[in-house]
Amino acid sequence: MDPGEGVRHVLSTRSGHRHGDRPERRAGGHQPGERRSPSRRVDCRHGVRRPHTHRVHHRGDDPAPRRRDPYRHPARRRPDRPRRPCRSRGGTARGAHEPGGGTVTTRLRIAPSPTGLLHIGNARSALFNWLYARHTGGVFIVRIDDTDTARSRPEYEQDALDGFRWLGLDWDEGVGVGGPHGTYRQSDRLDRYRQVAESLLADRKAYWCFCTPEELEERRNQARQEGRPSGYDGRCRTIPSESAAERKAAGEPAVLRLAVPRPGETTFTDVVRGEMRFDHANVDDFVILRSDGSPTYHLASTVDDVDYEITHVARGEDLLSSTPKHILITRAMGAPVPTYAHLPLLFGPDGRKLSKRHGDVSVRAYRDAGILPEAMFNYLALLGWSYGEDVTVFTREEAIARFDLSDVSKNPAVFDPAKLEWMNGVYIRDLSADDFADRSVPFVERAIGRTLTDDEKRVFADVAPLIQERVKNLVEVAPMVTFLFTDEIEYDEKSWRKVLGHETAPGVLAAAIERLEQVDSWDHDTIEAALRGMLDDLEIGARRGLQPIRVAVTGSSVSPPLFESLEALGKERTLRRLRDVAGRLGS
RNA sequence: GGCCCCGUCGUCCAGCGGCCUAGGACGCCGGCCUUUCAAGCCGGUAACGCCGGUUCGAAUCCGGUCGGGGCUACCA
Repeated sequence: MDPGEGVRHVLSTRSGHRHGDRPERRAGGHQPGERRSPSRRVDCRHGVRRPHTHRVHHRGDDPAPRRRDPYRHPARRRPDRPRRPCRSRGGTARGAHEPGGGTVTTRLRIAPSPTGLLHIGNARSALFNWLYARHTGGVFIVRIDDTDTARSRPEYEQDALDGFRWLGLDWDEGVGVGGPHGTYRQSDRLDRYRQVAESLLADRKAYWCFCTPEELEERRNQARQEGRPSGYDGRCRTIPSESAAERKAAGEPAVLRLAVPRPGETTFTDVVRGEMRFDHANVDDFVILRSDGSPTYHLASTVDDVDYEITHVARGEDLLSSTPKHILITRAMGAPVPTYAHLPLLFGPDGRKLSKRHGDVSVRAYRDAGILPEAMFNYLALLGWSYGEDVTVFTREEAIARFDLSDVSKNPAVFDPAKLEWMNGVYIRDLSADDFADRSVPFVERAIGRTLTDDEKRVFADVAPLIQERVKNLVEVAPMVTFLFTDEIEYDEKSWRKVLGHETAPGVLAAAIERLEQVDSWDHDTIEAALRGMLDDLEIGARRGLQPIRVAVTGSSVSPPLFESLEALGKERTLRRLRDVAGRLGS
């Protein structure tokens, strides 16, 4: 049973809650009828800020001076644009329009590699791409980067798609939904990559390399020792193409490498990092086709970006130093270079790139742990971006309205599960009682190992509001209500010892049984009145007088409020448990 | 080793030369409330890495330094 499946349908039902700014809460909290616009609670002065100076694009000596400016995408050139009443900031990242007035649709993509469960870092990248696409009214595409045939698995592809859907990131083109570019799966496009590679070879922009791995490693070590760049040294570049072709035809193993122009450099403007400049002395002639004829990531990914007319590439900063390679391929194909935005990496608590060794780093794990998709969405949006001063909790729509790639932070962000949990609690408490109950049932059923009967579901729905304000995630629900759905109570050893072990416990239990037997109308008010009367008679405090009942009935000193719990349990079962425990204490 | 990126509370963000005795959120600590646990409310803790420079004035600009991270594969 997969609890995650049970909660998915509610994704689209949440249209607008709002909270997070305390003044409003104090002033009366939510006002359901009123849809507050983000601009009303966030200061508008940001809108008049000048653009970052480092965003200014000045054309360096790009290695392709003949063409006037064929590589920059029109979508990013807009120097000024109609101002919205309130925008977060200036910046050049947005731009669904070109100066002439024509409209260029932004096209962004996420390209998960199905070699493992969807990683939180990838989910965050997907989220940012999605936000920007939605903000600009553009197109969001999901493609599958499965050129690593050895590690790619269909179930991981499914997991990624499930994860995106769960987060509410819908896509307009791509795997599952189709579009004008085939299957959007790289393993289906091998011919296309080979074709590009061949034309690169024909244009002398790529060449065969016959160096063996051993030779490469030796020379790499050598270069490293001498303090030179350790990339490929270009040895095979001088092999005459005819003889290279002959050797290749004769069956000699070879990889195809891109002939990086030398000397030269590649410059580009990164939306989050500003002006970037890479001397080709540090960009080696990298492999684009493996010896088995398959494309490398650099080739396949870039060809896809070109073919799918991607206008903005927002991805992790770990790809920043590969960007010149991608630009080089793009230019070699004669295509316009997209706008790049390199997002800060997500770190684990140890300050290193978030990875499996940090524990749960898959979206799936958090989903199974009872994290709400809207909470994950909100939390992820905060990693490297902020809605605005003093606002932490916001809706999807509010995020879309405000998001801009140029506002993304440059600093790596530590993923903090504690804050996610807090935020999840906020969203849980904001759910309607029914919604909360519906989403929780699968988790309860998973915990007790069976489905709930309709009667039990009704009982659960009655107590659910009491649980709702006490949990930070949905897996915490089950332990608080299992006492309702089983008569084989497992008593918490510590609770038993501390509470029932106290000398006053037997007397309290006996008195409680006596009182409760008299209760005809089994509702929490009447129960409370009866037990309060008992407290008075015994001249005992609530702590000493009520806790024994709680432990006896629920098995733990931690439970939902007592009187409501007894009501939900029913008179018979309550008394049975009290008598049972009283008997055990007596013997 | 080489190249590149980054440096504000423990953590995530705000800050765009004077509004900063640096703001918010999580966490943590204390208090209130209270039938347990939560929630809620109130209060507190805690940061501009360092050194120079520019400037009347720098967290904000520049340089250096130190520190952290990424890349450096026929992985993506």
